[in-house]
Formats: sequence, C-alpha cells, structure tokens
Amino acid sequence: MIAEVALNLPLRRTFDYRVPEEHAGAIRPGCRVIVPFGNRLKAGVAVALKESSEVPSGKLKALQRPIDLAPAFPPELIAFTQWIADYYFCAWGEVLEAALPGGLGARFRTRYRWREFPPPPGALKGLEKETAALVSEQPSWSDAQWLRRAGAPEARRWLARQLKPGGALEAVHEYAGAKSDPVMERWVLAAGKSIPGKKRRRAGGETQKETVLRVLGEEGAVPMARLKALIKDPGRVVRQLAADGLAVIEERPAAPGEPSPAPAEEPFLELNAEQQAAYSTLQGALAGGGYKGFLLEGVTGSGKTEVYLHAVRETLALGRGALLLVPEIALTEAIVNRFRARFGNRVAVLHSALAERERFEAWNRVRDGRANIVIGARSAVFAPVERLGLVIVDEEHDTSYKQDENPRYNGRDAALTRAFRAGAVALLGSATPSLESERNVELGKLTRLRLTRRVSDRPLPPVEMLDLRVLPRQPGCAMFTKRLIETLRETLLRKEQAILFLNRRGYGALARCTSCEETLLCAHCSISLTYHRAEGFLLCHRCEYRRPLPERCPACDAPAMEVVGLGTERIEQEAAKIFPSARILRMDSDTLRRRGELERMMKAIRERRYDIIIGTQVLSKGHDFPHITLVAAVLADISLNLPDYRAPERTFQILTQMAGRAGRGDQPGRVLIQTYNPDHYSLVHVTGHDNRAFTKAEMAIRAEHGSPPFSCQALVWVSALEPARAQALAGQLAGRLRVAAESGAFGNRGAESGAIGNRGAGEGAGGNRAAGKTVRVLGAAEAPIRKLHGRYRWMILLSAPSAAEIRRVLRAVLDRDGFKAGPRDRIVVDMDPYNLL
DNA sequence: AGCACGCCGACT
DNA sequence: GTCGGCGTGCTC
Repeated sequence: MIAEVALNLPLRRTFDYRVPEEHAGAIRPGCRVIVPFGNRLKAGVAVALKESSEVPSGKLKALQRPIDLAPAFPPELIAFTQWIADYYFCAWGEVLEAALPGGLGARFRTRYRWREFPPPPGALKGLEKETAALVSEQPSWSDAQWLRRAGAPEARRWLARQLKPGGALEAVHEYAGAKSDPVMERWVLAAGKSIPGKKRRRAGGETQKETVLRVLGEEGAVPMARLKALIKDPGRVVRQLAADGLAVIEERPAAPGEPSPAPAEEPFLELNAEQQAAYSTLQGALAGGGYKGFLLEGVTGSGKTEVYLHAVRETLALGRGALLLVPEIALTEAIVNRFRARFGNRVAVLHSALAERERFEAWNRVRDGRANIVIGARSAVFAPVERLGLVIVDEEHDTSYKQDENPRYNGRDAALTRAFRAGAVALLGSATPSLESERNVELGKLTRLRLTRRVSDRPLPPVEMLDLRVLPRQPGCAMFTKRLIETLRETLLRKEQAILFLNRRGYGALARCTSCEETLLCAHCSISLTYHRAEGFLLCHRCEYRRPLPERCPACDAPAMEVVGLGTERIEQEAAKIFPSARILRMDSDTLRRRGELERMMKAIRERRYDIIIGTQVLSKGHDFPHITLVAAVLADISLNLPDYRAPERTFQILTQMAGRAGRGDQPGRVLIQTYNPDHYSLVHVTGHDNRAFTKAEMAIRAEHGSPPFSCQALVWVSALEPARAQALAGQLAGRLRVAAESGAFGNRGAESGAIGNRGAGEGAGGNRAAGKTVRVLGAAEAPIRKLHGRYRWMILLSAPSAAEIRRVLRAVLDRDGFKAGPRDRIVVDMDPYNLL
C-alpha cells in the first residue's frame, strides 16, 4: 500500500510513501502522518491511498507513523483543500496546515547519539571540560540539553564535525507528540489493600504520607495537582509510597476545561415582513437541498442576524450543519452568545482569539459531530462540519477575509465554493456589498435579498459633509471645524455618546525636518515612520522597526523635527483639551493589544462609562452601541488617496458602516464627515445612504478599466535584497509570462468545472473568447511600497477573463519551465489580490 | 522551505 | 592547506 502525502512545504506536489504493515489499518485518507523527508522528519497529510506509485520503489521510503487515530480530514475536505490549493496556486500542504487549528502541529526533537559508547577518548578533543563531561557520560542526549549547555561556537563546530560521515556521532530525529494531543495530568491511585491504620500518631497530627493515604482511601484516585494543595512536596511523598507499593502513578488525559455556561435560553424573535420574505426564500432553497447562493443586503440594524438564526434553525431541522464566517476583528461575545442562546452546545467557536486548547476542543467537537454549527473567522471555512447545509458569510465585503500570507485564499470566495461543492446554501450578508458580489447578482450567480428598514424603524441618520477647504476651524485646533466641535458639545450636554473616527493610529502621520523637508523613513521599509506619543517612539506600521524621535534631523542636523499630520492619539489629546471633563476612550490596535480588551471596552461603552470614543475602523465592525448619537469622521480623505483601485469602495464601506453606528437607541443619530473632497462620489453617496448609486458609479468605472469584477487578476510579487536584482528578476519573469500568455492564446483549454467564479464572467464557461491574448501581462513595475522588511519589491499583474487562464500561464512558467529564483529571492503568487501596495 | 553538494576567496 | 561564502538541485 502506498500513501500519497501532502507536506507543509511551498511545493506544489505530493510525495509517495510505503505504508508499513503494522500501520496498514490505521492509515486512511485524511490522516496526519509523520514521514522521513530528506534527512529529517516532517508532518503531512495522507491525502490518498493507492496500490502503486510512479516513483521507482527503490526511491520510496516508508512513512513512520500516523498522528491521528481517526482521519483529521473527511473526504470532502481533502478534495476541497486541493481545489483551494489549485485555484490559489499554492501548496496543498499549506492549505491543510491552515485548515487545522494549530496547524499540523507535530513536535520533533533531535537526539545526538554516539556511534559507539563509551566514546573513544579522542572524540572529545576540542570540547571544554564541562561540556565534554556532559556528553561523554551518556549514550545520547537531546538537542534541548545540548543547547542549554553548549552555546559556544567551538562546541557548535565540534558537533557539526562529529555528525559528518566518519564522525563519532549520529543525529536521531524523533517525533515528540502533536500539539493537539490531549494534555496529560499526573494522577495518584491507591494500590495494595493494606492502608496502615495503626501508625503511631504524631503530636502534630498526620504525617504527609498519612494525609496522602487518607485522601486515597477516601477517593481512590486523585490528581497530583490536588495533593499539592494539601502537602508541600507531593512528588517525593508519592514516589516513596509508590516504592512501598501503596500507590501507583499514572498519566491521564486532563479533563477538558469547563465549557463556559450557556447563556440563558432565548426565544426566536418574530421576523418583520422583510425578514420573513428573505427567510422564506432561504427556507425554500434549503428545502431544495442543493447549492443556491444569496446576497442578503441589509442596512445596519436591519436584523440580518435574526435571519441567520432562523436559517440555521431550519438547516438543523433538515438534519444538516451550518457554518458562519465573521471578519477577524468582529467576533464578539455578542454574536456567539446569541447563537449559543438559541442552539446551546451545538455551537462551536473557532477563532484565533481562543487559546489553542480551546480551539482543539472546539474543532474536535465539530469533527466527531457533537457540534454542527461553527462560528469563526476566515479559516473556519475548513471546519469539518458534517452534512453541511448552510454557509453564511457575515460582512462579506470585509477585506480581512483575504489572507495576506500563504495560502492567500479569500474566506468568502472559499465559502462559496465549499457551499457549491457540498450542495449547501450560501448566504452572504452585508450592509455594503462588495462589487464582486454585486456583479455575481447581475450574472445571476447570487440572488439578492433585501432588508431596507431598521428593526426599530428608526430612520438612517442624516449625514452632513464638512468641507475642510472653506469651513472655519476651532481656534487653536485646525483639525476640527467649529461645526464639529459645536455638534459634539451639544451631544455631550445631552449626555449622549459620540464617536470620532480617524483611520490612522499613532500621533501623527510622519516626522519631518522643517529645515530640509527630510521625512524619516523606516530602516527596512520605504514608508514613513509614525510617531506614537504614548510609547515615545517612531514606529513602522509594516514591520517591528522603532526608533526614538531624534532631536536633530539625521540629514541636515538642524534641531527642527516636527510631527506632521493626524493620528488617533493626537485627536484624543486635542479633544481632551477642548472638553477637559469628558471621559475619552481611544480604540485602535494599539489600545486593543490585549486579549479580551475589545470586549471590555465595548461593555464600558454600553454602560456609558465614556463620553467620546476615538478610534480607527475597528469601531466600524458589527457592534451595537445604543447610546451613540454622533459619529464624526475627522478626515475622510486618508483612505481615499491610496493608489489602489478599491480605495473608493473601501472608503464608502467604512464610512457607511461608521454612519450606521449613530442612533440605534431611542435618540436619533447624526453623522459628520470632514473632508477636502466633499464632491467625491464615494463620499457623496454616503450622505444619501445610497448603496445602489455608489455601486452603479463604481461598477461603471471598473467596467471601463476592465478591473475586477470584470476580470480576474493575479499579482506576482518578486522581491530581492538588492533593488537591481529584484528589477532584473521581475523583468525576466514578466517576459516569460508574456511569452506563455501569447503562445497559449490559441491553444487548447479544457473548461473547468465546479468553480463558483467570484469574479470574471468566464470562469468555467469554456469558449466564447475572441482570438488573441486572453491573459494580459502588465509590468513588471516597482511596487508602491518599493521596500518592505528589507526586501525590494516588484510586481507583475496578470489579468484575464477567468482564473483558469491565469493558472495556465502560471503553471507553464513556474511549474513546467521551472522558472528559478535564487535562494534569497522570492516569487509569490497572489490570486484575486486585495493588497496592491 | 531546508539541506546537502560543490566550487571559489581569506585566514589559522 | 581549511573555513565558509552562496549558486544549484533534490526531497518520495
């Protein structure tokens, strides 16, 4: 028997292994396995079993052992992850790695062993005395031991020499368990029947031994941890008892942590007419039992979640499971609690904010069917839900669904494909749908469902544009118009809460010399440093680089450094000056570092312990604030000016989401937008809450430029340590891609099946193509951020009617022709990219 | 990605 | 003479 194994390596291929007789029964498709690879061990997934292999049997190795007793991946997910790897042009093993909480999660250690023991005396030559003593006294020792004792460079060289053929040592690699293995606890069990009762009593009461024996007599078995509370050094006492045959020490799997108590049970709310209409349609689709896709477009506060809840209930009633994806930052206790209040422990939460143990536990509950409703971020799209009937993607427009490291998949698009392949209903929800989804509605791939009214029947707040080019400012504070400050003052006088929104953290945008105009840049990236006042440092927002704000300009030595531009820290400082008695809270990724901080702050806001909340877009995502009546964008232009064709879409979405935060309680809300571009269409349509008008305008622009969703794109990033090398390599690669694109234009291509094709009219459609190039190659061009993490970056843009065309070109150059980069160069493919910088 | 192998310059 | 730089190629 041969197992085909996908390894977590950036290789777009699998490896075959012989399955040894002893594991023949245990190795099934979907099992994680340990295999020898080169001269070490690696974890992988047996994705298929077969009778024979293309690989000559002399080359085949035997896999070492399985990690799992039961396959970690059901057949559906093996096929689905392969599809994802293929579509996103990445390694299957990397997708499998991303699909499991904690990854494949195998731990290894290395032991160094004497080829003969005791070692010949000459072998220790060159080692200092202590290290020599350590290694000469034992037949083998672990890498951890070695590192602790032998950090010196001579020792390192000695080891390398001895490990070479002819040396006195060999390295033995061992599997050291998986992260997902149950945590073990040491227990003490009573043994032997004689519990000596007539020991002479000491004046002070029981001896420590007697205490342990008494507890064992009462309970039979206790965890060591509990004895620790009773006596000083339970390990020593228990070892003695064990030696006397009175106790036995045993490792047992620790009991899983207390599941948090389910919140009070909550009834299903009655749906209003619009919700009911949407739900009825979903009900029909669910009953149909096959794939159907929907876009639920509902303004903030229109009750999308209640529709989700009803749809999930219906799904369960049909004997199927459900998946709810939420954006990375938005997963709050609120939505999880609502689900748990209706469905109790059928709900499992998979999220990076959870501790690793909890994620394993949740994942296991899904895998063995105890839970069949999964709520989680992007990677939850790979949750092993059985008989999947419904996949919901909340806030589907959110760009955090796109992973910006390998595998570079989009959770929303992956969700559509998974639903399609599973014959499930897909439901995308948003107040501001993405252009991709709008296009899919136009193409009939998604059916639109609309919720136009807020549940409370409260009208949407009026939005007022404040033109920064002309309006008078608050004296001494140029960032605020008088109008904004007056409105804020009224709000505070009414004892209501206000949000000041600015999409940049830190104190100011950059630090500059007033004398020579030099701007301070990051040492590793070609972007300006942001001053963070609270930390007292200049920080790079792309890497970890930090440095103090210098007194003198590093370029001209003038003592004239100044911090220019706006950040949330500065807004906070200025607001505190104007409203000294207001209670101000700043929310951005700086103040939200700690786990659970978001929840704590949200609670404090709901309890009205703050008057002004200042923050970045973390504020815009999916939270209810009943007492906020004013939302003001301090400078809407920041996100508008990025060199990214999606900047208007993002700006419209963020501002519309922010506007939706105003006035959800009893008080009506209002929204102010300060900007230098009051006539820009993406701002104007926020004023009118006019989704459709914005979409129409933006769609026209995209159509004109042929950008997504009217085409499919891939970015090929090329980076190197020297700028010239990056440029040359990118130029070469672009040339080769161009050749492949042209030569393939008239060639044969099979239609691919099963693709949902989130964008691009041609996905899976086969013919209907004009003769000529279908794949356009743009560039290579230098990246807008030309240097990042010390690497110089170039980009090549591939654009085509369908992803399949692009894959064909990429395969031709990168796989078939094996276009090679040096070990210090990097070539990264990003399908359907969101990050264009 | 690692890690070996292999082929050229500056040091004990 | 060797240590070590990094280009090249392979891993079932």
